[in-house]
Amino acid sequence: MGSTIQAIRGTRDILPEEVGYWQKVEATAREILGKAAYREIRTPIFEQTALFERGIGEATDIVGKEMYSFQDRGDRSITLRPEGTAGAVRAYVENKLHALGGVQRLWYTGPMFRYERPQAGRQRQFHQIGVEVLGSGDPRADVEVIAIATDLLQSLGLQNLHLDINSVGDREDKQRYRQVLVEYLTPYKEELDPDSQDRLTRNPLRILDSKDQRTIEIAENAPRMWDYLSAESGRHFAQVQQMLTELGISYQLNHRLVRGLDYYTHTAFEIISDNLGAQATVCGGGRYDGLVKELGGPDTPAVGWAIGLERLIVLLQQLDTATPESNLDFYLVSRGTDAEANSLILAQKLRHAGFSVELDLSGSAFSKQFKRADKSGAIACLILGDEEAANQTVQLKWLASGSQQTLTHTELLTTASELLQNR
RNA sequence: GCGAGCGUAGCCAAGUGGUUACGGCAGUGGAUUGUGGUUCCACCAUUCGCGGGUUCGACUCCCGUCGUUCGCCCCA
Repeated sequence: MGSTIQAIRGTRDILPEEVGYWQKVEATAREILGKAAYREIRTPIFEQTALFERGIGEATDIVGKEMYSFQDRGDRSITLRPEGTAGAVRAYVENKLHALGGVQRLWYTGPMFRYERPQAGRQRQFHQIGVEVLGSGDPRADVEVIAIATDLLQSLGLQNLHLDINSVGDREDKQRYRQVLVEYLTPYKEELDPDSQDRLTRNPLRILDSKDQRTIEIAENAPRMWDYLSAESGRHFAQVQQMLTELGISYQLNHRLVRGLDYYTHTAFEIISDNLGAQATVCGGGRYDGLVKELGGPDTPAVGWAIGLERLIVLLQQLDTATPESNLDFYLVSRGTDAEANSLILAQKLRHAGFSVELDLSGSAFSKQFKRADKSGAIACLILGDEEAANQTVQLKWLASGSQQTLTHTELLTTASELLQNR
């Protein structure tokens, strides 16, 4: 219909049928993160545009062409957050969480917004769960966050995932390597794909993860980033690898892994699924030692990741793990003025006593109400009619066997849990 | 932002220029006015995403538009 209002392009409804998957992911994440002493933080969904420009980097595509920005009524430039790290770090600085001393372990979940063409595994409003460890430069922090991510994905039963890691070193290493790379690539300039030719001056590191076949061949033989790390950066990277191995977390080195956000330093990693389409990165993250200072806080090392929930849900649905079935105890059918009035009271009493009860509101023939009782998945059906209303009883019918018994309301309330157990 | 495919009911779908749009699932009502899961019957698109054009005639052909899917860019 042309006149009905539809959801905005790139947004979608998560209907009750699907929401069980989301709850499962959130519950699993809460448990795993809680055990590792991460604390939840909730930050606003929109921020000053300047936060993202400064935090993510003006040259990145996210800031350049993907932000949902607008002027508010006070003529301030506002942006719907395209990712979670900038807001979390802003909150860390603004609320002086660094003053608490030690390491702050934070996690968040919620919607993010990027103005992109929707496709498989990519929406304009999408959801992430993310973690940030602020205040530790120890390679153990890098490995801890990676281990938590793999734990989470594993607990959800996901398979065919692989972990790629790389190190982009510190700021100086990055600069040095950038020069080496440009020197290597310049002779091949004409053979690179048009996008990469463009990036040669703007953002040469990104050429490494081009999808163009010829560019890939050229990039494959490029000097390796990790051969140009300082002694200290190299040691950090080696320690990360060693600890991953000690933890039994398998990974592959990928010198072409370059993440799109400017703030990454040292470790960069992605967890990629073989069971998704072109947008196959389920989890991406790394170290960002310069960001807290960049956003006005003390010089604070940090590392984190974000998991894309839509992609995760697609994978969970592929596993065909049936969504949790109805856990309804009673389906209450009623017919007749007194009985219908009683039905509401009885339903309420049962719920207060801890049972789940669905009340049939249709007032239609008993046979129709029974059909719905059957479909509801309830364990038993409770029947209130004129007869029951007259003598304050209720019929209890077991839907699986069809057997039926008469009870007073009080009897039902006092023996229901026993009955349900012994059915 | 670029390229390609698709749009017939809540879902799956046949029809591919000739007049009242095949069918299935789901749903609703009834057979059965107090008893479900089976069965049977009936109902369920004045209309084929929307707008315009071609034609005596358009769901069917053309253009536009919106949505959607897949890919690119980029990323979770």
